[in-house]
Amino acid sequence: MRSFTEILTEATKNNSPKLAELTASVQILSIKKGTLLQKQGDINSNLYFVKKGMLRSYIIDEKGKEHIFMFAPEGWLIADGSLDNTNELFIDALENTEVEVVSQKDFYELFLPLASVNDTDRAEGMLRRMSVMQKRIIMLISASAIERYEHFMKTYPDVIQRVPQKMIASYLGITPEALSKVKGMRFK
Amino acid sequence: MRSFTEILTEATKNNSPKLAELTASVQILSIKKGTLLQKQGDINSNLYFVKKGMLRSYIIDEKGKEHIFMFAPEGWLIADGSLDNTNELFIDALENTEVEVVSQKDFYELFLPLASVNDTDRAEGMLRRMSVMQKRIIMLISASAIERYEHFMKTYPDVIQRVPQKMIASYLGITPEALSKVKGMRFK
DNA sequence: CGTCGAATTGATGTCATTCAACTACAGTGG
DNA sequence: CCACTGTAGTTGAATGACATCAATTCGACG
Repeated sequence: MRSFTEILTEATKNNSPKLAELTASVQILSIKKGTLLQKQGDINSNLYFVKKGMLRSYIIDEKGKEHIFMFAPEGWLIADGSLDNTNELFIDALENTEVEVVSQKDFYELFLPLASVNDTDRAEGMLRRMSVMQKRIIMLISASAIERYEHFMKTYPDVIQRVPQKMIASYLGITPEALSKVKGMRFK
Repeated sequence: MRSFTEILTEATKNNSPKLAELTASVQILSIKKGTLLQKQGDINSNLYFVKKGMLRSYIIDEKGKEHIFMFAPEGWLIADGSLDNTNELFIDALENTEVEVVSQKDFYELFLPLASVNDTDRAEGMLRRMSVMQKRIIMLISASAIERYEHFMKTYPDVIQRVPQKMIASYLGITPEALSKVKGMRFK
């Protein structure tokens, strides 16, 4: 996945007509661990490209419980995927994080139409996300807690090292206690 | 979502250079209920646009159990979203169905680059799919059986009428017996 | 060293699964 | 037209997986 600034660099070389607008649409932010970037119910929706650190998106249900939708370490793009323009998800920083931010609007109006963004590029990010989601859904409807955990370990060994276990549990759709227990089981 | 033939019609008006290739890449098929279109492990992956009838995609786990990944009634596009080119999913017909078929390859090489396909078009289908998947994942990690069922009823009232209840259960990630029971519960 | 959240462990409860029996009904062949 | 068969759906009893609640330990950090 290319960062927004990488795309900008290329647009500069190609002398894209909307260069000024493009450049202005990208913000670089340094975010302290714990900072909330957007909330459930917000109407402004942004795309965040993570250069360093890690973000996560999550919901909070009626009982006040957090459910993590995704982790976004370096090189990932994170955003709310809801179609109406009110956000379903909270997004916050799990570490001190550097991000490039572009609003949904600017992304679709300025970045997607760029000639220097070829069709594979355009599709690539979304396809990767869809593939990840497809696998996740399959795990959720067909696999037990321990199988989900083992699949997660294989797929995101790096993330495991960096986030507390209770967040992994939340991502897997089980309680922290349950995760602790099934992990213990494996060696009995 | 536009069908492939609608895009073709527009390409014809615009005198697209690759018109012959484009037209040749689309197959129209009539499929009898129960016919298997592609299997887990297959390397050829297609996109199916449903004009009439209904397709579904699903996996079969190690225990031989089916888990439905999605239903595709009229107007939906169905395909395997795995990134490597071996399919994760089976696709078959739940009703006698008419589809337009395009291979993944042709879709990316011929359809996506079309000038007449604007950027919104390009993104639209994928965005809608991602939104659906996001909601589905949130349901799976945060909601009980009955909540999932009620959400499904609200979201796909038409599908409920047309597919056996055990398939709804499979889509929701629960057993047919469990679904039958929670449905009964609601009126007690 | 003391504090606070993370992780573990145990006891108990709840919800969904499994397995089995039974009903309802659609499709098939006689 | 009826009997036979197979599949869907429901129901019940027993089991299993995960949740909940509470207590304790562990570890990071000021």
